[in-house]
Amino acid sequence: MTERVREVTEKLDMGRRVRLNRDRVLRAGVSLADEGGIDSFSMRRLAQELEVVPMALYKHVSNKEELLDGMVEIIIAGIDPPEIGADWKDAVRLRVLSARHALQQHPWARRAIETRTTKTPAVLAYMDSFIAMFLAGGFSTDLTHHVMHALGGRMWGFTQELFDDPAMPTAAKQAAVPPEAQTVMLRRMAELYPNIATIAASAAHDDGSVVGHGCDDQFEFEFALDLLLDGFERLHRQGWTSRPGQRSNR
Amino acid sequence: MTERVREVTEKLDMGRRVRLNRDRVLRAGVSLADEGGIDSFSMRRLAQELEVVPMALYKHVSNKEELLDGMVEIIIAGIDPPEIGADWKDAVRLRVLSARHALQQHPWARRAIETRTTKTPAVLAYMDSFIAMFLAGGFSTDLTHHVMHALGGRMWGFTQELFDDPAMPTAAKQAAVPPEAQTVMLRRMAELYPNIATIAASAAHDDGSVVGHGCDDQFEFEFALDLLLDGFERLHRQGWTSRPGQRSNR
DNA sequence: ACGGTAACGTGTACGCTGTACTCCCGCCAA
DNA sequence: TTGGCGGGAGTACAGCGTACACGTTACCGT
Repeated sequence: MTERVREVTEKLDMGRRVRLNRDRVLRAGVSLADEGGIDSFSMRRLAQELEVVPMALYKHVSNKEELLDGMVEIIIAGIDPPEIGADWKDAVRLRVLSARHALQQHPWARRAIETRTTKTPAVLAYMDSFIAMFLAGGFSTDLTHHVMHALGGRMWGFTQELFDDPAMPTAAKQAAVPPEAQTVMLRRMAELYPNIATIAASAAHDDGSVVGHGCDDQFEFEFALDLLLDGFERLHRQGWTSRPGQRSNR
Repeated sequence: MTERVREVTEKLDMGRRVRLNRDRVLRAGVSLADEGGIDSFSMRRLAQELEVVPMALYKHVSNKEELLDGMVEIIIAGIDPPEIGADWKDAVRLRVLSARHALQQHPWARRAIETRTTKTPAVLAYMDSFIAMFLAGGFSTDLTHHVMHALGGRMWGFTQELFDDPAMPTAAKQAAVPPEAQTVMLRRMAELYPNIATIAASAAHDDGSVVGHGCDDQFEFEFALDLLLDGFERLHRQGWTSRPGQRSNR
């Protein structure tokens, strides 16, 4: 009897149940991660939050990895667009700080981004507009390339080996994809992210290979390191101090 | 019957079985992570590798977290000590590159270090000797402090919010630990890692609090960011290029 | 208004994870 | 020889991600 009543109630509930959709799933994911941290974030918990059975999520998201991708995309989409008309330095500075701010609202996002390997559209768009700021500032593609590496994680508030292969699939993946589909992909990438394409092309030209085969990590690392060390030296020589007086770097 | 035979064989095996110990567990952990990556690294797999039942590991390691701590310690211990008598810049440079090299041998170590929160002795020792290089180079404690933050992850090959609280437990932890034990801890820390203590003391003095209550993350972040941006600007102005010609930063 | 159909949600199950608890074997000191 | 005890074995549990098969719902063209 009680059984019966419950059954009927459920049916009614089902009638007025709000449909699930990708967006709802993603947003619920973000807020669940916000309050519980990334460690206790599980498909099952998220399902519970949405008052739905775990497997229902899989109709809107192909797996947990892809769910996290989507959640990260939401965060990145929340980063302010570049200031227009500003000096490159100010523009970059503001943008980085905006990114930092956005990520600080979602403590889990840092680790999530770090562990993510796939470059989602939002990430690519972000990088693309970032590159645009340097190019607009008159930077050569060459310098822009290395500068992007050096900035690396500062873009997000931390470092990672950013875009090892900005556009190109790995050799393994290449084997699995028909070549004409590949060139189509490349063309679309070039349309969507023209600046990334520019940099990639320039880098590829540099080392003589046709397809950018990744960057010289060691070089990029030392480039950034030396930049910092030189900066340290300069500050040291001029007796820099953090106390109220004038900050000489800026 | 077959049962019997197996049982006897097992007994014999047990007789000549090499005893487990913390070191063997840790080293086996490192090599298992080396070959299989960190994702497929599990207590059960490690136990299997050591031909031992999973729970046996827990006699030598209190949990997986602590096991990873130990594994990281091994890697860090493998970083070359600072060059003695060298210019600070060369010394730092070499050390950083040595760290990078050490971590590249163990691809899993990066993420492992990033996710680790506890500062183990090896980490503290590493940081301490790092600070020593700057101080020996004549850097003020103030500058050294900020420079360490700026170097941040480059020390390992990536960034993280390094030593938010270099020595001090958080307020929550403080509550759980008797005060006299705390001061003892502090004294031991000061003995073992004198340079860290110096920096911590200086930073604490700076903002007027008695116990260093963490650093101004925002300031540190902008400090490093501006250092990079200034560097970019300089390179840009002098028409830097990565091609064969002279590298002007170095 | 109705019936077909595709999208959506459910139930069940599997193999994996980390680890708590209990027990007992085999080694070492006395 | 014996007694103790420490380190490994066995069993168990809750939680994880997700494959697969099965109902149910919502919508659309007639």
